[in-house]
Order: sequence, then C-alpha cells, then structure tokens
Amino acid sequence: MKAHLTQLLATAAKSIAPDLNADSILLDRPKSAEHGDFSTNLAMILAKSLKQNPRAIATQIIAALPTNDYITKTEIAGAGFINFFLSAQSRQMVVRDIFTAGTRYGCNTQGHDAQGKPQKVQVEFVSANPTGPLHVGHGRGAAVGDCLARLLDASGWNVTREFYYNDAGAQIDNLTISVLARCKGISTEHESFPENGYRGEYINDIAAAYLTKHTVVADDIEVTASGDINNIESIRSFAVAYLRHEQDLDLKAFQIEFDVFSLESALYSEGKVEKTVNALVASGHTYELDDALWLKTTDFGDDKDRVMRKTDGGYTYFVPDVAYHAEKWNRGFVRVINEQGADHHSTITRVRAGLQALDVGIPAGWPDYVLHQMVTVMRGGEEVKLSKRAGSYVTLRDLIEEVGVDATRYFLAARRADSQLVFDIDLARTQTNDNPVFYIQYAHARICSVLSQWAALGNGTTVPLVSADLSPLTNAHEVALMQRLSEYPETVENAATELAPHVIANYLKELASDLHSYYNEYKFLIDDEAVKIARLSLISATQQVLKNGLDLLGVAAKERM
RNA sequence: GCCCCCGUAGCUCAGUGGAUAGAGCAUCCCCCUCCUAAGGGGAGGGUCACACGUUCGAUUCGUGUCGGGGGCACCA
Repeated sequence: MKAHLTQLLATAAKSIAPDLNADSILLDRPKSAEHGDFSTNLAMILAKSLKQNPRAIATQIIAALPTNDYITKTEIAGAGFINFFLSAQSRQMVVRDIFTAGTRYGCNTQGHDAQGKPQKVQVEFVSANPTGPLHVGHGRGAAVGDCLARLLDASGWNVTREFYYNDAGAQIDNLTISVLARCKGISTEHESFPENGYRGEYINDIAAAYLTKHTVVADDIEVTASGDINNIESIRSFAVAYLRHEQDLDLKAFQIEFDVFSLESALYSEGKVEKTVNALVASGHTYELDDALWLKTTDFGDDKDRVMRKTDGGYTYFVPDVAYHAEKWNRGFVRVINEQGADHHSTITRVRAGLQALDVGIPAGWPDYVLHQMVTVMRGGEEVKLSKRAGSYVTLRDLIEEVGVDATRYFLAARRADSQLVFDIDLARTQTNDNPVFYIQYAHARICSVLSQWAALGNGTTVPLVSADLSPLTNAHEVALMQRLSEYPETVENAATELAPHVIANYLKELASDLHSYYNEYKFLIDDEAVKIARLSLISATQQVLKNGLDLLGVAAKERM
C-alpha cells in the first residue's frame, strides 16, 4: 500500500517539480488517526526550490494525483503536510496479504544481490573467553546477536552464526594457574593464590574433576584429565574444554545455536597468525622499536601505534583478531557484524586498521560492530551482584532458572543495545501486564483460545478465514489494528537496517495492546455470521504477525497461558 | 587528560528534522449476566540535562558545559 501511494505521489510531484529525486519522497505514518493513514512533508521540502508557499504547492500536488481506488480523502494540514485517508477496502487488504505470506509475512530481500541471491553475512556474538560461566552481559550479547541473525535472515541474507573462542593467550594462562593452585589445595584467600587468578567456585569444580580424571566433551573435542598436577598442558586443555562444555550448556539453556565455533588456538596452529604478521610486515606498515614489532595503526586513524609482537616474543591479542577477520573475508562474507560488549570498543579501530594494512580489498568500514552497554540486575529494589558459582558476577543460567528463557531473552533484547540496561527480576517474573513478555504472549494465547472455541462449536461454518469478506471491518479498533499490521514489514526492515532488535520488541507490545483493546470492546463469537468471520479473520492475521514477531525475538508464541 | 555510549514523566524506557513528545509501572477514578479482568477505559504527571549555533521548523543535527557508565597495557 505504501509503495502504491509513493508511486502516485511521485507521479504528481514530477509534474510540478521535474527535477525532484524520487527517493526524497517520504510517506510517514501519522501518530494521530486524525491525520490520516499516511502523510507527507513533500510540499514543505519543495517550498525552497520552487519558491512558493508550501500550502500552495500541496494544493497543486493533490490536484495532480492520478485517479485511484486507494485514497478517499486528502487534506492539507499544519504548515503544509498532505494527509491521505485510505478507503476501507485498501485498509483491509493487509489481512489477505498476511494470509498469503504466512510465516513469511514481514520478510524482505534487502540481503539479496543483483541476481536475487542471498548474500553471505556473518554474525559473531557472545565469543566469551573460556575462563568461566557466561554472565548476564554475555546473555545480552547472546539475545541481541541471535535476534540480529534472525532479522538478517528475514531480510534475505544468508546468515552464519559464529562464536570465537579466545582459547590462547594470557587469560588462559591465568585460568590454568588458578586451577593448578586449587589442585594443590591453595585457598583463594591464601597469599600464594595467583594475584589475578579466577576465584569462583567453578575453579574448584574443575580442579576436582581434573584430579579425578574426568572426561569432558565440548563441541568437537573430547579431553580426559590426566590428574597429574605437574602437567601444565594437561591442566590447560582440560580446563578450557571443561569451561567450553559449561558454556555450551549455558547456550543450550538459553536456546541459542551457533553454526560455527572458531578457535583462536587454531589460528596459531594453522599458521594463520604467522601468515598475517608476514603480510603486515610486507605491507610496510610495521616497524621494530624497543625489541617489539609495531603496527602503524595511526596510518588508519588510530591515535597511537600498537604493539604486535611483545618483547617476550608473544603476539598481542589484536594480531590473531586481525588474522581471524582476514579469514572471515576470505570465507566470502560480504558483511560481518560483531556483537560485543562496549568495554571492548577499542578493538574496533585496531582490527580495521590491521585489515586495511593488509590491503586486500577489504572496505574501510568492514566489519560492522554492534556494541551493547552494561547490564545491572535488580531484585527487590537492590542490585544483585554475585552468583554463588561464579563469585564475582550474575550468571546467565541463574537468571534463566529464575525467570525463564522467554522473559530473559525478551528483556535483554528489548532495549537499545547502546544504552545501559536494568534487568528487573521481579518484573520479569510477574504474570500481569506489567510484564511485556506476558502481555504479548497473552494476546497470542487469547486469539488461540477464541479460534479454538470457534472451531469447537462452529459446526457447519466452512467459510475459510483466509477468503473472508473483510468489508465489515470498519470500526476504530479494527482500523487501528489493520494499520498496525500493515506497519510490520516496514518495522522488520527498519530493525534490520538499524541492527536494532528492540524495535521488534516495541512493535509487538503495541500490536498486543491494539489486540487487547479490541478484544475488550468487541466480541468475536457472535451471531452475525458475516461480521464474525471478518473479525475472526482479522484476529487470525494478528495471531500470525504476533507469532512472526516473537519468532524474530526467539520467544515462544504460547497457545495457552 | 583523551576516546566511545547514554542523559526524555516519580521509576523503567520508546520515539523523532516537522502537526498536541509517547508507553508501562507507580498515584487517583471507572469497566466482568459477556470469547482468559493474566484484560480494558480515563485523570494527573515534562524547561526532552544546560547553553549557543544550523534550519522555514531542533527533543532529533553541530559545538561547548554539566551529570552517569565504559575504555585509554608490550591484558583480552
């Protein structure tokens, strides 16, 4: 419908301002129903170049609109807005559109290339170090990243979900000596416990499992502990495998699946780090100073150069990162989105600088980043800071166990990633309209209930809702609901473009609100067969859109509460 | 000191170069002989942190100030 109107408007505008770029024609959804179904500020935009009063231009545009069946009324309002009022029939078309598209309603082809083929995009998210259980911050990354992947999938992209394990480097050394200390029975308070060691109870669990020669399986590896406390390598590989397994369980509990797990250690063992370093040296963007190798990241906008190879011979963390991203490019991802905590934002400039230095045709702004801010967990009006297992933070699994997967996912994805988030456990647990997850799921369940009751007592009626005569749908609630349903595809498109899953969460709240209002005002299972079928058709379409939207968030569309 | 995010109702948060800045909670009032009241309707509540610019028009864009958070390692 929007496309139809834009077309009409373009035709009219061309006759008045031939030079006008058609892309600059924008149709808005007015906030108030008094302002019609659509409005445009086109006349005001043209005022300057045409040197005329916006309202006068608006009059001309309206006069030049081709005749059509969609618009029943136009008006000029305010400083020069043109408001369009749709015919009842035009408004009702969305219901049939939804039935036709079904689960695909709201999908688009933004991600297709010129040949109409889905392009490859990778979403890398969570990517926690295997040094402890996943915490709420990882949960936010998981919820946002997974929704982004779903949004991109709905937008015609060929999506790969990827988790990168930093299973090499200093933090793993730290983990290893922490476990070693526990194997030796050193308490976390004792002075000989590693100063920056990990102190959560899970370290104790790992040590105990190691000493009793347990076997752990994670993703594609299986490691059996030697139980030998003098074998540092054995402790290291066992501890990493143990925590990867733990994180797998965390992800499973959160219903997040990945297509690919990449290991930092593999980049070393396969020589890709070395290869990248050689390429960077060959590029001329490096230099030796004070027994270290530096990358001139200042050539690419950084405020100081960065060390690549430390005086001890090891590489700094961003070198494997650059190697990893060069690999992503080689794997054919035209687009990569890294979902990370904002505390790692300083890596962005370095990784991009490294990729530019390689000079292999990678675009300057590649890859994209979505950064999320911190999460504060509240219970009973007080901040929850500790978990028994992890010691220093709230684990994702604790949260899921307490409030459930649906609420956890919803709450963590329902806020803009770049603002700090307060997770209110009490709110997430309530089962009233205070809780948006419940409110939305309830709207869906109510529709299911009505439809099943109709099916149960509807002997004789064989009129399929799909082909119902929709002309009875004319009251204010029905108009509002149909309008909202017709906004869904734009909403999905916008959320994908902005990489903003919270847009979907907000939309669903409003759609649910429209449904509840309608439900409260009108009955559906009534004697008037024509009106009944039309209304059931509308709520059935609403049910579909609620389900489609909830699917994008990874939240269940329950049939019963 | 420098860099990045944020600052909107008492609280948690949406929104946006345009028409009267929205929602939920909280407070107050109202609605079940009726498909789930796990719901709905209404009232009150705002200097969109502040200042100055750009613009026909700024809460939105720019600069600065002040708050809050995060980052400034040869850690990741």
